[in-house]
Amino acid sequence: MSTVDDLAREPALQKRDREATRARLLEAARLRFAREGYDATSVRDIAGDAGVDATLIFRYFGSKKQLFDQATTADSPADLLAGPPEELVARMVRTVVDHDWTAYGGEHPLVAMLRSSAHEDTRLRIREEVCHTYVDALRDLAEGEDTALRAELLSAWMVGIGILRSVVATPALSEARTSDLAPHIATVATALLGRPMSGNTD
Amino acid sequence: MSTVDDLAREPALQKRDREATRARLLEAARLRFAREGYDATSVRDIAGDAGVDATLIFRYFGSKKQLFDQATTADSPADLLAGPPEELVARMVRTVVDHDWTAYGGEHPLVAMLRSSAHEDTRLRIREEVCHTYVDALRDLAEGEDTALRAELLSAWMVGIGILRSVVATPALSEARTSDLAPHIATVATALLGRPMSGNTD
DNA sequence: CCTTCAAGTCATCGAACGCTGACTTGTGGA
DNA sequence: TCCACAAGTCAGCGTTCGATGACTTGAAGG
Repeated sequence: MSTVDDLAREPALQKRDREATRARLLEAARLRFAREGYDATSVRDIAGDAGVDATLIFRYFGSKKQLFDQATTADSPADLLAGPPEELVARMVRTVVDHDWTAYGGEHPLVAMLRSSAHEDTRLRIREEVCHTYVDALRDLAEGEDTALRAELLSAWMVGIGILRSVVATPALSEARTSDLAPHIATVATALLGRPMSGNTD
Repeated sequence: MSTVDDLAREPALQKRDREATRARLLEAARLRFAREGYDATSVRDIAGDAGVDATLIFRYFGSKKQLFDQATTADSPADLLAGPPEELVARMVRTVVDHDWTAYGGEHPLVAMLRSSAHEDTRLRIREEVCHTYVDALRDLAEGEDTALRAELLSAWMVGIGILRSVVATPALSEARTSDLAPHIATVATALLGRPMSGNTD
């Protein structure tokens, strides 16, 4: 029956805290939506995980759909453009392979959102994210002609890596870290972008 | 008001044909499940598309789940191993890019099934298919060490291409045909497998 | 024509869904 | 101490879901 620790933790335990409850709902929603998809997740599931009444979801977020939108709006990803250009692809692969995405059930948010891609809205948001965050940056880097296609082909590779690691869970890729992939990242990125690329991030 | 044509088509119009009705239900289910995923599809939707009563689904298939399993069990894919080994990757890409998958909503069945990957059963079946049909064949072809990882990386690329073409619908890849991709297929496959590979299929 | 039996329909079940409005409860300020 | 108000709960709405069993319909054989 310690006191200092409990007091220190009290903010987490304290009841009737609107913001804390809202945050717990968001966290539970993020995990459920990522693991099971939009349709297979019920508002009662989420509220149960958060330990509150399901009504609060509608009070705080308006509807299940709006909760989904807020829960799956990615927290600002570390700026991929910061750092040497020749390491861009390695940095991208790192966000898929090494980043801690436990809040999204262990998968990159984009991969998790694919599970809810039956809905057009979700597909639109995935497209925006893939094009703006990945394809555009890669196209700027590519040399020669056909840069759009080659940037998309490289983006496809990284999306595919995310899928095979988590959804499909093939044996070798599931276990791999960025360092294991480094030489292959270098050769594929170099081949597709038409300029020397590194497989390591520093 | 032709007669010969109508007579020729009569088998399609004829009523009270158990096998024909079963086939129509399977076809409608395939399309709905592929486009909208398992959870977003109701048995009433499927029966409506097929123009029959929803009860027949349970009579003919037992349950919604069993209908899903039968509808998404891929029709035997053309044998990928038939043909020159150096064209294997090009043949695989062809099944993703050029093959007519209108029965699955225009996507490769594996990509369509990802939309139902919230359920563990579906994930298991996707894994089986990816590993047995793609990874194994590619690993047998790879030279040197790390063959499993490199085979999976190449599989990831093709899965990613399927995703970006349909679900994400990025501009350049959506329009591309295998012939547009041929040079890139050749370089990436050659780099990852460690042996010369072709981007064309003949 | 009329019986027969499979093919197909209808009415409905219980459970779960998203969502609402009225209610209760805890807490901070007077 | 007590009040006011926000935080949280409760009962239940209308709908849709997968699934069932009793019913109707239509075509083939005698």
